[in-house]
Amino acid sequence: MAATIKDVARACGVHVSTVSRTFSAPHLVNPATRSRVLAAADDLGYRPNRAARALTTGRTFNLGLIVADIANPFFPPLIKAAQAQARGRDYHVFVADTDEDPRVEEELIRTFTKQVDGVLLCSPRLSNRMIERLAEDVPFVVVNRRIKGMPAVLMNVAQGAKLALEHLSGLGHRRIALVSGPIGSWTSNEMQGVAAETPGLDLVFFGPNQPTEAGGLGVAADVAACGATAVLAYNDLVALGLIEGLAAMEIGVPDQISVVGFDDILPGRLNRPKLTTVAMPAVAAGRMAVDLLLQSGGEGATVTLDTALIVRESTGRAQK
Amino acid sequence: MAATIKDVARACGVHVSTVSRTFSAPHLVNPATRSRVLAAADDLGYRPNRAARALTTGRTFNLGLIVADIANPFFPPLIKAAQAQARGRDYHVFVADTDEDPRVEEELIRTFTKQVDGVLLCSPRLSNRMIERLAEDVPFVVVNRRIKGMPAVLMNVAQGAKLALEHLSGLGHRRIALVSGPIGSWTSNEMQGVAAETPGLDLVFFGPNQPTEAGGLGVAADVAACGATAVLAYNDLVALGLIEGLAAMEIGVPDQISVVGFDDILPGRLNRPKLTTVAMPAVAAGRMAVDLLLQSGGEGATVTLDTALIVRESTGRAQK
DNA sequence: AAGGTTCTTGCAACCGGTTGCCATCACCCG
DNA sequence: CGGGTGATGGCAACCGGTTGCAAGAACCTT
Repeated sequence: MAATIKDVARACGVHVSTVSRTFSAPHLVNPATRSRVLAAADDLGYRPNRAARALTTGRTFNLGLIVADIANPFFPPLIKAAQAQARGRDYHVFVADTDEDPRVEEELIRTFTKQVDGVLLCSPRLSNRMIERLAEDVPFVVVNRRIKGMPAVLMNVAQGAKLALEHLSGLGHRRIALVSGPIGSWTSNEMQGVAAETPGLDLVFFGPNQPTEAGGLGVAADVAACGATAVLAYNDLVALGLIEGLAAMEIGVPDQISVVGFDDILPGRLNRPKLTTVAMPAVAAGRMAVDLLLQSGGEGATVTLDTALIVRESTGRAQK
Repeated sequence: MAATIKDVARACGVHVSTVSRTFSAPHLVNPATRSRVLAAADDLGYRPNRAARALTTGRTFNLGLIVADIANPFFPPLIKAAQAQARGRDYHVFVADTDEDPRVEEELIRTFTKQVDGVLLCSPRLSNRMIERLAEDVPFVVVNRRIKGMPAVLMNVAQGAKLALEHLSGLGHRRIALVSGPIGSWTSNEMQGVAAETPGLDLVFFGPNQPTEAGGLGVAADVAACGATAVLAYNDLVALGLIEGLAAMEIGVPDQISVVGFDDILPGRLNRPKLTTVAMPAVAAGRMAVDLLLQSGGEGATVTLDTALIVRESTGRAQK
């Protein structure tokens, strides 16, 4: 059994409160006593039980981070940035994956309640109403979702979509397919909103889709059939799946169809053709989200980060 | 403030112990009372505080999962399998990333102690001695490492390496480069061991390397210069980086050099050329690790899972 | 030397639950 | 009608810490 505070107290003949103070308020205990306690603690391999401590102090020094799909290469940089930032503030980050299932998402949030000091909710699939309700039990920072009065880190998807559409129309594309993501995705809505407002385009919507290669593969045939010469995909994974699907039908990218993705994930950079994409500031977002959560006071501060279009090889001039 | 058990007890005029039993031993409380309690609890939005409960019961119904690098596509399938398996047993999984740093790994394990019922340690970088010491504080299952008396899930790397080497030598390759991974990696040692024991090969070792694209890119020039016609890479990420690096030097794969990876991650399947690789049973490993951890009794059971060679496009006949 | 400070440490309540033990009570049986 | 039985729920100790309060000791003042 692991040593408890009592064992240490007994071992050096002081009261448990003295041991407790040795760790959480060292200046309140006599240097001589302190070193005796430390020696005994070290000897027994004592580590304060964080769960017990949290019970009285109300602080765990843990943060929760919830993502829809840990297999999506978009998240790891964000997660790592959040972890690094948290570590600098003596916090640890626990990550959990919802498998794109809102019910799992809710359950995970409930599980995190009281075990972490706050939750980073990335690209949630829950409804705003539900998130607001859950926010009564544990502080949130939401990433990629705007909810009134709740601290959020947003990526400027609208701006990115605008850049992508301008790029495509500059290449002579008029009929453009919009391959959206899952239901409940704020990003998806933003993209569609911008596209709909851009004049001079002939848009075809496809959705909802899984935000994965499978999703892209699944719509490839429809996209090919609709006569669009360019595609704006929900994210890079979808774009890659789409390109794969088009290749299977002997449709060349970018020769016959241009494809733009979102996120700028690593596989997109390694793919042939290298993917043209809207880069999301995932690292900055992870860092910022942790800051917002910790400095808190947390009054609904909203941070919006800019995106950038990265032109590579999957887009080209429209065919006549 | 979130409602506590006392609030519920007061709200329906019973003792806290009755409320407690309503949730953790319903058959011990009168149906009429029970429904009164449930109604009050529902009304107040009461949820048992899991940290407090853990304090008395000693069980959290959480598992910790530690990986060296969450950005490595090898891990997500394992993580997801573990989560799914755990969920089926009413457990939740918290994931943490060590950034390949043994010190962070140790700290994370310490943090997990008492906050989870057990830890899945995947591809650890800590020394065996240290892992054994830490195992006194929290139950472990180790993945990809053999430690005496400790439950482990191993993937048969030796067998996979053997298959890969046979494949290469069957294609006429004799001088083969071995690009290893980081220090402290059991997998790396296994690979080298098998290679060294295989007769008739002319081996060149390169290592240690980061287990990422960057690692592969970094050794590309050395590999090209060493005169090998084939490479066995520590993992797919390294293999992909290597191919990228070779491409930059106008060295074709598989025309001039054949490359075999390990893991069978998604980007390897999308890459051109599609990667020949040794598939690791990540999903089975995740599931199995959770089973071992939970069914426990945990006496050092060791499970070894088979690997398989998947021949795709990155290997070909040796050049004369 | 009396009275006031400042340190140091023990005491005990508390955080939010769980659980063994016991008292009560209704019900059943002979 | 007395005693046995099982169901029900309160009491209080406990899990492993934290912290406000107060007592005692040491030190300082005048």
